[in-house]
Amino acid sequence: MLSQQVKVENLLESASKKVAPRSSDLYRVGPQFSQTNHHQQIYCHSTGMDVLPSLHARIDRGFEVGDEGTWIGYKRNYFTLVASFSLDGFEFQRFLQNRFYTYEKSKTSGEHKVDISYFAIRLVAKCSDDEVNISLVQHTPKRDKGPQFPPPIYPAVPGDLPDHGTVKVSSNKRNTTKLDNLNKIFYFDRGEYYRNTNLVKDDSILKSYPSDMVPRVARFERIQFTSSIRMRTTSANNRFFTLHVELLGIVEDEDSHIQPILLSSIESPPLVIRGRSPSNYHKDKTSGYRAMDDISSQHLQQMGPP
DNA sequence: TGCGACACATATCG
DNA sequence: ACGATATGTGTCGC
Repeated sequence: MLSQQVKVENLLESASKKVAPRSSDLYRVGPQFSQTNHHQQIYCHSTGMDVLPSLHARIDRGFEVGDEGTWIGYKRNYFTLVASFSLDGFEFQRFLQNRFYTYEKSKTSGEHKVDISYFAIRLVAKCSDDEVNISLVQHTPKRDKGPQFPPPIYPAVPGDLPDHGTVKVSSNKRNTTKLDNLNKIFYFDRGEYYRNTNLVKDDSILKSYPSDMVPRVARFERIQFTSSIRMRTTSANNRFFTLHVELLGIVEDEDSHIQPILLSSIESPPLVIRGRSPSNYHKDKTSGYRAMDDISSQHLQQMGPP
């Protein structure tokens, strides 16, 4: 209708203007991640068969595609990423009834068999030149008024990635009814599971997870590259960064210290991070970096019935 | 030149 | 409907 038409036109106009800080338009699907790379094999405890994991991740905020198909983020702005994993042939119930092990590279001799206490998902960034790790930081909703953390490592059970719209509506919710519903999507409640199944003795991997609310999906929100990253090698040459999502097996070493083992990973294509230089702002970004049909479909979805 | 701190503005949440 | 909140970005000053 008319109001729709007006909104679409406003959006098109805004493509070359400042972006409002709470605009839901800031939620955009980012670049696709690679296929899963495998670093250490996983074995099923009961059968001894090896198990193939798959990682899934999506960027939901903070990156836009530039003129040459390069993906661009802003150093000063947040990005959001969700990640989950699955084990090939292990639907959820079967996963819950098993334990898994892998092999740890020992300092002295060869490899050592180790039990996986639980799986976990980690987000790391690298500079694509060298393989040097670049630190990421996470803010609370209070931003400057609150503390900064490294992004958490999420203990996780297998799960499906929620779609983009779900991640978008999940942001900044405090309403308990809404939170309860979102928690059902993002977490598995071990306590509830034990109550419902009347389980007394549990020899599965589930028992060794560190808490009752176990993420099905690792949700990284309010993430930024550390303020000290250098984004250019020379004044003309951008550096590229990549985001990596890692599946970890958390094991206990000889001294029963907890230790992560990298099992598999996926990575983003090269990303350009624009810094604070004024040349990166006020720019006329009209060269079609927003697809027209994308805009209209998003708004039809968002506005709903009269 | 780039960074920490603070400021302003504005859509969303409850 | 309206106050509080979250967050892109403008700016000052080192």
